[in-house]
Amino acid sequence: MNEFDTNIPIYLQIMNSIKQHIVAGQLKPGDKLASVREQAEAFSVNPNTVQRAYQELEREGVSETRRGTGSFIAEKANLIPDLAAQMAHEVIRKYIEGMSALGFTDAQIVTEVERALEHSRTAQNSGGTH
Amino acid sequence: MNEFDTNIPIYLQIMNSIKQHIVAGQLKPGDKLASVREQAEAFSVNPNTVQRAYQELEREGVSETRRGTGSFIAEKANLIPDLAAQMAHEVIRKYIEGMSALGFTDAQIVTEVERALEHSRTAQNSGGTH
Amino acid sequence: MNEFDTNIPIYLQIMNSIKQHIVAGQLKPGDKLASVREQAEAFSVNPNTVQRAYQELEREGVSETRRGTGSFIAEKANLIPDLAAQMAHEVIRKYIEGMSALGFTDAQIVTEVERALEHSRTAQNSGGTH
Amino acid sequence: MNEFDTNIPIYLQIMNSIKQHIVAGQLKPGDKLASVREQAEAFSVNPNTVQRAYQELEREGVSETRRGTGSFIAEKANLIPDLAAQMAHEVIRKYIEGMSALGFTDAQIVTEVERALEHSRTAQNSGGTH
DNA sequence: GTGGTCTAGACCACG
DNA sequence: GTGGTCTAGACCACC
Repeated sequence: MNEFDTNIPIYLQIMNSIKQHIVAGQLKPGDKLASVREQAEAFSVNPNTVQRAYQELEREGVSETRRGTGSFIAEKANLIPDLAAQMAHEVIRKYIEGMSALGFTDAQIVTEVERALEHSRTAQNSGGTH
Repeated sequence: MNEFDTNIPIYLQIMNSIKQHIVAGQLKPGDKLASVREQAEAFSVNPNTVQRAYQELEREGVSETRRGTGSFIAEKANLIPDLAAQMAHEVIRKYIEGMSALGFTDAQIVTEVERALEHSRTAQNSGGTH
Repeated sequence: MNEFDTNIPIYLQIMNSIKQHIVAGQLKPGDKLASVREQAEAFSVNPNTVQRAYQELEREGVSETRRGTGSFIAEKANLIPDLAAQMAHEVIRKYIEGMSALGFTDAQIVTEVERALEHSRTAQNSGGTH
Repeated sequence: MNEFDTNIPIYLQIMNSIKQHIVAGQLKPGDKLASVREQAEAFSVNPNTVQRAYQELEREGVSETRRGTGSFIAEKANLIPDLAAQMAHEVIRKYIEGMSALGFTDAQIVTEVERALEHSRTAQNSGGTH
């Protein structure tokens, strides 16, 4: 739950996590974000780090902050489809790039992901969430 | 060609690039790596950074440094399949994780990569690698 | 009408606004200040903030609070000329300081304000106060 | 030299100070800014505070930061006239607004600044910088 | 040495 | 309680 990729600024990972929640529909326009302190506790991270993340999100227009009240997902709902497309595109791009660099063919790039999904599905069925 | 992701240590990106070349068969056991200076020039990066990358690769047993002659891909050829599997696994894992977090279903995770590949293929046909 | 400069305590801006009204003669000794709630509503601000402003004004001897009846401009009329001089002096000082730091000469500091006044006058004639 | 206006974030005052230096021609495109640590020392302020200021300046396109090298005034010289106009306009606006609110007429707004300049000039002649 | 990130902990303005 | 700023001091990547 709380393992951050070393080598990547934590505040960026927090931003990303929140964006994912928005895209996945778990956070909707107008929703209140966890308070800086709560979020910091949840992530076992210093409040300043969360603050930085919220600050940047606001600058990107993803959230809005109201003094003494908290941070909220921006009401501009139309921003969300863009966000989704943009983030998905990035994830896919990195995947294809990574696999190509390793010498995989286009066909393999597809079959490998299928295989991996198959694996994890069977693994789940036989028990381990882990 | 020389755009490094800020927010991720450059030396790690260099290491990764070299590993990819090995896995893809563009660098074979015994092959000489570019000299620190050449590599630095090629990447428009400070020599110290390349130095660091080579150092870490050596520590991982991927390369060997021979005083006065340069760095070479380790002769332990059997290490390569492992490396390939390991890197591919990592790339795939990140992809699935990323897409799942964005709310994509398993089926979509496959079809989206197919679509993206289709796109880039048609783009290439009508345009250029570049 | 209700745009407060973030980065500057709102209660200070409220205090200043009231002082300006006094100096400009729109509020006279003995006049009743708007109730905390009214003022808060007018400024779209939390009552606590207005409360704080009134508190500080009282501490400065500008207003007096009579339990159950409200806040009133202090009767010490002689305080007003001082207040006026002091506030004007501050405003002028900041202006000269600001322009000097930007490299304007003394002559320009005068002519620029003249030009700006000229502009806003013509704008008003052709348009509206608003 | 080092008196910051309480009630205004220090990092904003630092940003402003640098912008003023640019506008006044004391800092030119390509010039290196003092290092974070030097600047912090000079202002008797924590390095993080200076860092924040530089960060924001970069975001505004005023400066550019090169890893491990320092921060530099952006090369886009054409940005400077805009900056100058914008900052001057702001200073003038505040002055006129402030004086108007105090009940001064347009004529007085001009004459008062003239009087103040006259004062400081004679003060200088007779000795006290102070 | 230079910037970038993070922590720990403090104080303030605001609701 | 909530966000915003600041300090002190640490570690890291990079030049």
